[in-house]
Formats: sequence, C-alpha cells, structure tokens
Amino acid sequence: MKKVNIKALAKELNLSPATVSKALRDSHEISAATKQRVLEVAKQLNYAPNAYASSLRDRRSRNIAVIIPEVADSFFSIAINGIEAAIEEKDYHVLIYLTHELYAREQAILKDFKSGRVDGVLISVSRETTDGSHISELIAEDVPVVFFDRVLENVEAPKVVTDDFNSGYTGAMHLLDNGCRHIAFLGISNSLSISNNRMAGYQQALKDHHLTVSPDDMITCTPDTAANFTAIKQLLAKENRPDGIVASVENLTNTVYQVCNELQLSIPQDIKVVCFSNLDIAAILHPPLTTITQPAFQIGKAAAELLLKSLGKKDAPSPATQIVIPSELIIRGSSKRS
Amino acid sequence: MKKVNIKALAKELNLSPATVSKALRDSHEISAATKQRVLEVAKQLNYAPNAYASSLRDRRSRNIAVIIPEVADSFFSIAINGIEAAIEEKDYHVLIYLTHELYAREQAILKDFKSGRVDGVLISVSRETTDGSHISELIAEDVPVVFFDRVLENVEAPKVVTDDFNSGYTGAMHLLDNGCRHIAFLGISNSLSISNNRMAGYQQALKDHHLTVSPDDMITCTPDTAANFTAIKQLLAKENRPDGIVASVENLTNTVYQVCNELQLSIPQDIKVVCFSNLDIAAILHPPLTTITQPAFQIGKAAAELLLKSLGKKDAPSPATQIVIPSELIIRGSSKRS
DNA sequence: GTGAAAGCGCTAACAG
DNA sequence: CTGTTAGCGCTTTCAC
Repeated sequence: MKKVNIKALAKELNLSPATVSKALRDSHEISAATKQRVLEVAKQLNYAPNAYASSLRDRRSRNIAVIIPEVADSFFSIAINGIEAAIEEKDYHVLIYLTHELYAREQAILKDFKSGRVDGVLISVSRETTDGSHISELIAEDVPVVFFDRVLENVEAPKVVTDDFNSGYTGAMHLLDNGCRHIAFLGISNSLSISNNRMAGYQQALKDHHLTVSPDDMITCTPDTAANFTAIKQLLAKENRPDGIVASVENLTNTVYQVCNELQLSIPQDIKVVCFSNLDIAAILHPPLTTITQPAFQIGKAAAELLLKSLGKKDAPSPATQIVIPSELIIRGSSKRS
Repeated sequence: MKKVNIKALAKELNLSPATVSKALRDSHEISAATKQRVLEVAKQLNYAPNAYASSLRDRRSRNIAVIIPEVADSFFSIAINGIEAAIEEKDYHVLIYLTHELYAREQAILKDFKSGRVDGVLISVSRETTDGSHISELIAEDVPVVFFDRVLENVEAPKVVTDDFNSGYTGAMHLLDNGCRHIAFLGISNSLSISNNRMAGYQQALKDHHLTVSPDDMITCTPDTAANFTAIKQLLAKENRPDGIVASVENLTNTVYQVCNELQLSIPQDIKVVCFSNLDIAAILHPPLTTITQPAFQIGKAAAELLLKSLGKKDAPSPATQIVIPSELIIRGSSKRS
C-alpha cells in the first residue's frame, strides 16, 4: 500500500490540498457536501495526516517526555499509569526515558529536548542529581517542566509530591508506639528532598520520644544491591543493633528481609520494619510488610494535568505550584508489637 | 532565551544555512576552519536542530513505539529496560503505549501509527486480541512490527518469545515430581499463544504421568482481580480440590496466596504453587515462591534489535524470524515436597 | 466555497 | 569550499 499524502488525496478528489486540509479539519468555509466527499475518500484511501508535518507548522509535537530513574519499580510504573490516564484523551503521546539513577544520563536526555522532540517534560530526578541547571536551562528555552515525587526544590517549576516529612514521621512513630527504642533509617541520597524530608520526619519522631538521633543509624543506600546488603548487614550485626527500621524506598525491602534472614533476626520479634512501598504483594511477604504507600497514580495524574495546563498556554500553573498528596501507613505484620 | 534555528545561526556566522547544515553534519566538503567556527557559535547560541524538521525530510522520526498491556508488571517493565538498552546508543526514542488488555484500545493506538509518528513498533498484544488485522495493516503500510512475548502466530512479523510449552511442562512436571497428583492451571486467555502453549505444556506433563486433564482444573483469569479471587476460591474450596497450581502470569500470585490464606490452605503442605513471575521478591514471600522466570530483559533487547535491523532497511530480518529464549525454573518453598 | 502561495526548519542536489 | 534552490507534508493567509 502506497503512502498517501494530502496532495494525492486532493488529486483524487479534484480539489486543492488547501481545500482538503480545511475539510478534514471541519472548517466552516467548506460546504457540507465537500466535507462529506473528502472524508469518504480519505477513509477509502486510508489517508493519515503526517504527524510531524503538522508538528513543524504548529511548533508542537504532541509528545511529552517522562523521565524517571527506573521503570521496574511499582511507584514509577503506577505513576506512569496515572500520567497516561491524564493524557489519554488529550491526544498526547508519552516518551519514557530512564536515567538509571545517573545524573550524566539525565543531563544527556534533557539536552536532547531542546530539539523540540517533546512539548513538555515530567521528571523525577535521579539520586545523584543535586544541581538543577540542566532543568532550568530547558525551562529557559520555554519547554515546560513539572516535577513529581523526586523534586528539586530550588528549581522553579510546578511540583507534585507526597507529604514526605509526615510519612517519615508517621512511620517512625508507628514503630516507637509498638515498642521500638532504636530505629534505623535507610535513605537513598544525601541531597534528594524526598530522602531528606523522610529522614527529617524520622528524626522528629525520635526527638518527640526523647531519643537521640545517631548518624550511625542512618544509612544512605545506593543502586548497588550488594553494597546495600553489606551495609545493612553491618548495621544489624552490631552488638547494639537497631530494633526497628524505616526504609525509604521500595526496593530496599528485599535486601532488608534477606539480611534479617541471613542474620536469623526474625521480623517483627527481633526487629520491626516499615518500608515506603507500592507493591501490592506486600501483604503476602513473610511477614506481611507494613508500608507507607504513596498515591502513585494520583501523583502521576496530577503532574500530567499540570503539564497539560502548562502546554495550553492559558491558565498555566504558577511555577510555585506545589501539590501535596498524602501517603498512607498500612499496618501489617512486620511491625507488630511483640 | 529565543529559539535559534539554522537560519539565525547562519546569519550570525555570515554563512548560508546549507553550509552550516553541512558543517554540523561534518560533511567533507566543508573546511576544518569553518566547521570549527560553526560548532563554536552553535554551542554559544545553544542551537539545537529541530528534530521533526529533519524527520519530515528523512521520512523518519527516530521514535519507536512499545505497546504493552500493562507497565506495572515486572515482566513488562524489565522488558522495557532491555528495549532501552538496545536503543540507547542508536539515538532512538521510546514511546510507551498501554492497552490495559483492551483490544479496542490496541486498535486505536495502532491506527494512529499510520501517521508516521513512529518508525516501528514493538508489541505484546492484549489478552483480548485474537485478530491481527490491525497489525497486518500497519505492516502493509511499511511500518515494521516486531512481536515480543505475547505474539500473534498468524501475523507475519519477527517474534521474540520464551519457550512457553517447555516452561508449562517443566512447571507442572516439577509439581508432579514433588508429589502432586491433581494440578490446576490458571491461564489468562483462550486465544493467546503464550497462555495456550503454557497450558499445552502443562497438559503434556499430566499425560506423561498418565493423569487425566480435566477442563474444570483450567481456569481462564481476567484482569479483574476480584473475579479471579472468586473463581480460584471456588476451585480450591471443592471437595476434590487440586494439590498443585501452575499460574501462568505474575499478577496471579497475590490472588492465589490470598485465597489459600482465606481457605486456610497452607502452601506447600496442602497445595503447591508454581508461578510465572519476574518479581525479585518472590524469595521473600510467605512461603518463598517457586517461579518460572522469563528472560524479560533479553526478550526486550532482542526484540528491539530486530526492530532496529528492520529500520535499517538492509539486512532486515525475515518476517518468519522467531527467537526463542528459554525461561528458568527457580525452585523455592512454595513447591517443596511435604 | 475553493485555490494559490508561502513557510514551518532542515538538507540534498546542483551550481558556482 | 560555499551558496542557491527546491521540497519533505501540512496549514494558513489571502485572493478569487
């Protein structure tokens, strides 16, 4: 089947391309009869307007980029569902980019967006990202950016997050209420606001219980699972080991459980665990995992909606917009009072 | 910052756009000195060539589409990693589309690709998909398509799959070897080749053990978790209930475990379970889950490589190409001999 | 109500 | 080695 463009279609109809174009876009200056005829023949010839020819004229591609550290992670994959839900009907298309937690990769990806490949960007930054100049530059070139979850607080762009401080506080408080007196915190970055805010909440909970916060109990994990295993094992093998753990991201669950297994520490008798996680199978872990579950879908959806508004040019959200959607503590066996 | 195009850049340099274009693409007809100068000023003015203007000329967007039923699923999200790994260096970009297991949605998505939005398509079809005409049509329009995992056998396009028959056989055989005599199979479709092939393998294993295959023991699950729960519960509540289950997709794990929990059937004493799954936390479930783990990353990567070859126009893979990458049975507690 | 012409930004063919 | 021209496919003035 030959690819048929508007010129070919026009020739078939004995009309000019201009007329055909107008008919297809239901312009009022075209007679109903002609429109009818055009539509019919277009369908018959299987005509599909070239998306990027229109893009070139309109200066917009109807593509948006979603930049995330990793897709094999419930939070991000569910967030994608939310993004897709917001975008679906609007005839936008979603390009996914993975940074694999690398700042260099994030930079490289964003640099490419100056080319007009996408009309806007949704981003959750890598663990390594501290400096936001690559993002500011993009904004300076009039490419709208909306942050979700992992935001850069000093970059002026709308943000959608969960209540990280409260979540960290609630998680730690829950363990304290269930009898823990020595709680460790597993972070993922020293710079990322989500990690820091969650940690600050954890610290506040300790303080509210008049417990001292020890730097030794706060580990910064990396994307390297083996290294995390070693670090956590070291922490839990100590004489004076913690009796509770707040893990700030989903993919630490496996490691924490494995370490406990290896050290023959039973959860929750020897140590209680709360983990930030969106895994629906948390309930069938051994033991079932108490989670702080983020509204991943809603975060993705809200972020996409903000971006769509930014693209609309009218009633664009202020760069100071910040939407906070609370997380939920779901209590299960891993934090049960002994 | 104003958007600078090649014309503006040329004016700045006192050169013609053509010369600038050639210099930027490192043409041999341009002097080293000029190239140098162009590159410098380009960087200084922050020039980025418009991606879709080039697309329009080259008749290719360097975008490819990945169509999957669902992204919040380890198999698919890991497969995306594989796709991305293959595509990364090649300067292609990945558009993700989710069908949510709906045929109508799959059709609508594909229809849109006649517009040239993407240069090629990687697809894993929905559960509902039986007819491949929407895909054939696209191929007829010269948009290369490569199937991965969930293929349509009667559509002529390269395919990358795992050895579904063997996997089903191995899974069932493993349960039989561990003492099961009445095994149920949870499928996801009556038409999908992966489901049918896995089921055929399961049936063959039963036959090899001189056991009868009963239709009552083969359930077709849907995307509706609550409905699956009811159906599986009904199956396991029967007087003559199965003593083993082979579940053909990852997201049935939760339901199976929950049903057993509700019915107070203990795994593996009362019933043994094997599930197709790529979840890395299978090991910390209660009990640890025996899985048939698919080479998700490799499947994604291989499929993307085939598609890239198809895009290259030279040494395009034959439509009959079929790559089979074996899955792996990982034995854990859920199938342990009592 | 319809058509001719120009241009979105880029590049290949061809001249000079 | 550099510049002119034309055209990728579409749409939007502006004529008619």
